[in-house]
Amino acid sequence: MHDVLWPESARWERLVARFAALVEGAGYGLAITPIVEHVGIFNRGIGEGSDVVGKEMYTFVDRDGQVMALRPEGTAPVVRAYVQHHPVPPWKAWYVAPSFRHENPQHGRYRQHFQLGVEALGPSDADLDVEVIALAFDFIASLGLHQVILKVHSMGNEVCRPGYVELLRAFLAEHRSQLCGPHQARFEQNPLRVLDCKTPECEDVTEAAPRFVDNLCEPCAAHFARVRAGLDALDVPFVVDHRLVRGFDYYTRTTFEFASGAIDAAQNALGGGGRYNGLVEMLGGPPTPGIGFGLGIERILIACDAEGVFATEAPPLHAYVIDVTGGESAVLLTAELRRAGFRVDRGFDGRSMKSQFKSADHSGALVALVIGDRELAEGTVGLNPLRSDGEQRDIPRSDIVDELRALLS
RNA sequence: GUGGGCGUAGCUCAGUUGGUUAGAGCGCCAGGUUGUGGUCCUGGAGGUCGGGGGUUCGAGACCCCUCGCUCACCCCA
Repeated sequence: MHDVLWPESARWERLVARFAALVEGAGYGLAITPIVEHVGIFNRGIGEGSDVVGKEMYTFVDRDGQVMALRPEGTAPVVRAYVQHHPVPPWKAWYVAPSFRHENPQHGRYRQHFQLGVEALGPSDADLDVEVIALAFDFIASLGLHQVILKVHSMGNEVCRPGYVELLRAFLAEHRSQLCGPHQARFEQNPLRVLDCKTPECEDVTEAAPRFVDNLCEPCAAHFARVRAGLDALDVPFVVDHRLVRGFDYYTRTTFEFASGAIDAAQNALGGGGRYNGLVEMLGGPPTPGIGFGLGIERILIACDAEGVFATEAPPLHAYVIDVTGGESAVLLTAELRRAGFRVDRGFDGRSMKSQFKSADHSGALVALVIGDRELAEGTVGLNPLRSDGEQRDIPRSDIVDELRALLS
């Protein structure tokens, strides 16, 4: 858990605004779903055997005795909302929302983190996979990130996956003694997880293991081929990662992940996603294909820092009002300027001219507007350019808005 | 869930084998300049030394417990 304060928070606003503009331009609408859901929403789709469900969910019993969970990811709640409200497909939604995982924090991994994402329900068309992946890629690229690797894979469907899993299980059984310690004991429960293991022992074994892409059924193979062709056509660079096995059970066919090469840490995954053609049914809806992705805002910003792009910059104030005549004039002038659309702050507590000027300087404002006894008597305001060398000028009180507008244009 | 590291002023950190009233730099406030910031000088405010318990004549320091942060493992965003 961590706080995000000004001016870092201004960067978050820009990031989210950019994402919203991009995906809304592709037909996605904002979906706001509750932070808490019945725990079953997550158990059913993500999978009882996954780490997220097994040991990372923030669950609690509410006053009615129901087991609730703070959402650990963004897809399941949006799909639940689809099932509940049955909008007409194709239905495209995007979200920005906090997610929770009860694990020990470290750099780039938080118990509460924010995810940006989209979900598209209805079409099974591979072209939709291409659209979704390209949106995520374009967003990441628009931030200025270059050292990002897009990994794509296909995990087949209910037709071909069981056969492949058995093939892999048999292969791993033959090489059991060469696997890492933990996997020698439990590779049979979920052979796919061994592909994801980063120990040199397991990597040596899986390097020669049968590959999913060689064992896809005909429709899945055709789907994957079209996805790759589409990404090529859009100049979205990617690698096929035969070890890419994402942690949630609901994925079918296309899966993908973005990893930063600029982050020197284990937490280099910026986000990922995939197709989940069975999830809507699992949550009680009609058979409906779907695909989506989630991106971790904190991770993306860490990557931006690492690459020196998308820096924190807070929009400056236009003006800072200094009033040493009691404050009534500042109340009026500040309100008038704000109503005219300017970004304005002011000094309070009747502090000295000198100290209000210091505050004006520290506020970052472009100009100071000074009201002293003389200006008050003459009906003027002193306009002092804080960011350039010009002299302070007296402006008639009634001309201030026009003067500022001309100055800042 | 497992294993390290760290908690002293708003921030970054000193603080000797346990020994007067816990310090510095930066920041903040004020004055120098009775109407002017960004430079300079002077002064000032600000601390239950994360919390609780213990050892001791005496604890910021040593011991135990606890909370928080942090890094790594597992896994993930």
